[in-house]
Amino acid sequence: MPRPGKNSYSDQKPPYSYISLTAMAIQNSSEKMLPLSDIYKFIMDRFPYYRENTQRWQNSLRHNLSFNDCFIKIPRRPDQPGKGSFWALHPDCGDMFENGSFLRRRKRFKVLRMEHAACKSAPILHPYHPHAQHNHTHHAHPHASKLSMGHPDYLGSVGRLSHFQSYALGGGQSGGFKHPFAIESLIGRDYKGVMASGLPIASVMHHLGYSVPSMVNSVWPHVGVLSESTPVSSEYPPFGVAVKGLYHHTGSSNMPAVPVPIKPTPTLGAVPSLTGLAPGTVQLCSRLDREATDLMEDKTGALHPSLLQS
DNA sequence: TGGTGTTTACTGTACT
DNA sequence: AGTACAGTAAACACCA
Repeated sequence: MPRPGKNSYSDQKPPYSYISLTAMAIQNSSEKMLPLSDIYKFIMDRFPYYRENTQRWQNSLRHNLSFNDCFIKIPRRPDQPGKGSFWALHPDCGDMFENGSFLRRRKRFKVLRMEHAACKSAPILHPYHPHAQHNHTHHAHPHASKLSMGHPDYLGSVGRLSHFQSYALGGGQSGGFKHPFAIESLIGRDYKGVMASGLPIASVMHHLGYSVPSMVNSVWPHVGVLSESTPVSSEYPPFGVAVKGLYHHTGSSNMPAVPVPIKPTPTLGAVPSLTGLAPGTVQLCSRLDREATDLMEDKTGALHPSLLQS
C-alpha cells in the first residue's frame, strides 16, 4: 500500500476504509459515540477528498454502519432530541484490522446473535437477556463463528433481529485484544488511568441516563489495567500503527467472551445495565481514548496535519 | 420532505 | 481459483 506524503491528503483519497474513518470519528469524540451527521462532519473536516460526492460516500458509510457489527447504535435519550441515533464502537471490535493496513481488515468483526430458543442447548447469555439472571453459564457456542450474524446458514435458520437475541463472538476474539494492529492502534494508545476510572463507557452510560458508580472495575475485576510489563515496541509500520502489545488481562484468562452490543432489539430495548458492561466494553473504550490523541499528535508522521485540528 | 437506517446486489481488489 | 473484504448503487422503510 502506498504511503501518501504527509501533506498529500488534501485532495486524494485517504488510505483508510470507511470503517477506519468512522472509528476515528467516533473515537475522537468525547463521548465515544457520534450521530451520523457528526461522523460526516468529522470526515469532511479532516479529509477534503470527502467534501465532494457526498451522496456516494455517505451512502457507503451508512451501509458500513449498518452492515458491520463493529458499530453499535445507541438510541438518543428523550432529552436529546434529534435525528438518528448515536453510533459507537463495539466493545470487542479491537481485533479486526490487518497488520498495518486500515484499508483492509484482518477479518470482519461479527457479533453472534442467537435465537433464544435455538441456543438452549448451549446458551450464550446476553446480559440484557430476560433470562440471564437465571443462568450463569457463559459458554461460547461451539459453532459460534458459523452462526454469526449474517452468515447465510444462520440467516437461513433463525433470521435476523429476533426478539430474543443472545450474543457471542464470532471470529475467535474472546478474551480481549491481543493484536497490536487493532482498531485502537489506529486511534488510541495508552489506556491506563482512563480505564481505572471506568471512562469513557461511563459517559455512554451517563448519556443513556444511568447513574454510573465508580465500580466498573469491581464489577469486572479482571478487566485489564494495562500492565507495566507489557512489551512496547518503538517500531511503527506504515500509516502510523504502533507495533506493540497493547495490554493483557491481569486476571482470569478464561473469561467468557460475552460482548455487550448495545444494539437494541424491539422488545429488549437498549437499556444497558452496569452489570451488562462486558470486559471488552471497558477495555475498548478505555484503550481507544488515548490513541485518538496519538493519532492527532501524528507521532508516527503518517497522518495529515489536518488531523491536528481537533 | 429529507435524513437516517437496513438490506440486497454487484464489482473490484487482496489474500490464501 | 476461491474466498473475503471494500466500495458502490439502489430500493425501501422509518421518523423528526
